Amino acid sequence: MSIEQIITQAVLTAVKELYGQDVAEAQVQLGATKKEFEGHLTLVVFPLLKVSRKKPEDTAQEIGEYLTTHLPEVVASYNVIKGFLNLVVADSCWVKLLADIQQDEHFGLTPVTDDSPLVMIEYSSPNTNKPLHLGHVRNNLLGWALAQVMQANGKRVVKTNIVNDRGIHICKSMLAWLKWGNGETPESTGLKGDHLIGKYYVAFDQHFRAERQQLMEQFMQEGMGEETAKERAEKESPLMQEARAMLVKWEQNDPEVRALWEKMNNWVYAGFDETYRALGVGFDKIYYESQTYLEGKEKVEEGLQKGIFYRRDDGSVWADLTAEGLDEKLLLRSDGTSVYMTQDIGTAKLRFQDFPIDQMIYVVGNEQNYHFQVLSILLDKLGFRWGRDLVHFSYGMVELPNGKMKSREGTVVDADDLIAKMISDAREMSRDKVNKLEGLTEEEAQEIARVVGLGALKYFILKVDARKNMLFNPEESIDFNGNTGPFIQYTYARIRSILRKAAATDVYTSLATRIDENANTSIRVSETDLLSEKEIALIQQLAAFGASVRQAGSDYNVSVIANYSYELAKEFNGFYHDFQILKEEDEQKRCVRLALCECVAKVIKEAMGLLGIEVPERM
RNA sequence: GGUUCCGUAGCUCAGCUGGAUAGAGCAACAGCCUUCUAAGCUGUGGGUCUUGGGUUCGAAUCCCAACGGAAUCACCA
Repeated sequence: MSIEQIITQAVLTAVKELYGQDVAEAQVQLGATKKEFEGHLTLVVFPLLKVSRKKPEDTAQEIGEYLTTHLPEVVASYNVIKGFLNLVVADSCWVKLLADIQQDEHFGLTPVTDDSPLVMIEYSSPNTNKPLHLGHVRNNLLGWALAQVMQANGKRVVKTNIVNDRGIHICKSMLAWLKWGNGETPESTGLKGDHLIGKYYVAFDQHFRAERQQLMEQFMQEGMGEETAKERAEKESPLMQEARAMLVKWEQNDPEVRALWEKMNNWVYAGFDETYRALGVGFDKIYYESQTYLEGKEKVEEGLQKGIFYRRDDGSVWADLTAEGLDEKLLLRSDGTSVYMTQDIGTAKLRFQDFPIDQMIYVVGNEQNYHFQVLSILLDKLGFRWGRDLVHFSYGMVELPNGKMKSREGTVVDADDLIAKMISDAREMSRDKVNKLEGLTEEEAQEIARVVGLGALKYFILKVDARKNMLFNPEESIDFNGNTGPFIQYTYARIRSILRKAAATDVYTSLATRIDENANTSIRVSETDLLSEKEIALIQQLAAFGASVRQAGSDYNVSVIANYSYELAKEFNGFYHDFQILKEEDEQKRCVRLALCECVAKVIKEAMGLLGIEVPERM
């Protein structure tokens, strides 16, 4: 039982004995004491006044009295300020808690077993017509971190990716490449495959716009209004018609089109893989839309037969969701082809065939909130048991100082460029430091720069609440000081440095082995000068890790972990500044402080790992 | 217009399952390296928590309304 649990139970019995009434456990509000007050844990007595029928101060006084007499080994003393009962917890409790944390290899984590619920997390889900940008980076980092957090909460996790590999957008790139590509390949140009394809997607767009403009002007000269002229120009543009014809050929399995499609998609995949590897993300199972969209059609037909959907005169298939307060939703076009929703239904079907999914989480931008609201209802109607409770992990957009990223206006922040810049910035940064990387090879220094640069980028993105739109200013480089990834990594590297020295000088033994009261080297847990308030605060912060992991899991909020890590590192740095560790002459204090170091390092590494951020041994 | 989300310091963000005097970082200013890594530590200034009501012993937090911003409401994905 934790210290909080022990005290909570004691408060319950105290209330019963003092006031003769039972009170719900939720009424016992016990939290960490604010820094400016004396004590470690604070009981808010206001909720208990109804039972005590006394003034807040008196109630607090009585409960405080009760706790110190009945739990002397836990509650050493207390003070009352207004309706707040501040409790001072005995040092021995803290030392034991620290020893427990040190011994627990999976501290703060819930183990995963074969019976654990299976959660499938879909994230990334790119189109294969252009390279990944900052928006995808946010998606990938959130998806990966969420998967780690779920696993830390005792869930079996399957990470999945649905690749949007078919459709008019790929045909555009293919067509442009045929027309103006001169047979270019990633090898011949030295370009990453996804960048090469992106180049032709842009080329298509440029040519198409020029063509449309020309047609539009022509139509307007013929007396057509601007809107209709634009619409007609779009429809009649030869380029667009060619692209559509190509899509039809693709659907008809035209061997030439299919071969080109496969070749170019493979270039893109090779490029994506490189970016995924650089970001440190990956998948257990990848689905391709080209393989799932037909499944969706079947499922819709099935729903049609069951009377869940209906067919209009023109042949199109719809779901009527007006009873759910939504509109009617198209599921199959009048020509029988599938739409986005159909494909997601098909993908769901295949996934459920492949895995016994208990819960499905889709990491997709908030622009698709409506889509997932509808998808949830449709999957439920179609009988997927996890449909109703599917989670749309809806995250906000990354905005630039002057608005959204637009690929047409060339304002996208390319993922590969950004990663490279972060790493080179980190390398530059360490060059400015004196003797930091003394004795390391250039490769080792570069590896540290990679870890730190990516740490800065990942933390920058993950520390903000995923739901919110976030701002990225390309003019200002991402910080390495303050509330940043490198700050936390630095704290870790510092601790590791101490622990290396401790191991070398052999002054170090684990706390738990010394807590045995009978050993003659035992820690004098009963004495009061062993721990300072700062060290106790640090132990409390460490102990809170599990709660943060659980909160992050139940709220689907990974930023909780980032904020926790920062608080812990900050707390440690204060301690590090004020206290000597290796040079502490009192052997028992030194032992406790080394245990603190070890635990903080362990928890930082674990917490950062949940975010997908590595920690360096030196920096 | 309907629906959903957001509005906290000059800037970027925490805090939101109601609790004490609303916190960090950046930027600005002033200090701290003969001492375990100064990517650190300490201090100063900076707030009508968008506004107005309501619930409550107590509201940045919950409810209602207004204002401001974003997304979405396609036979696009």
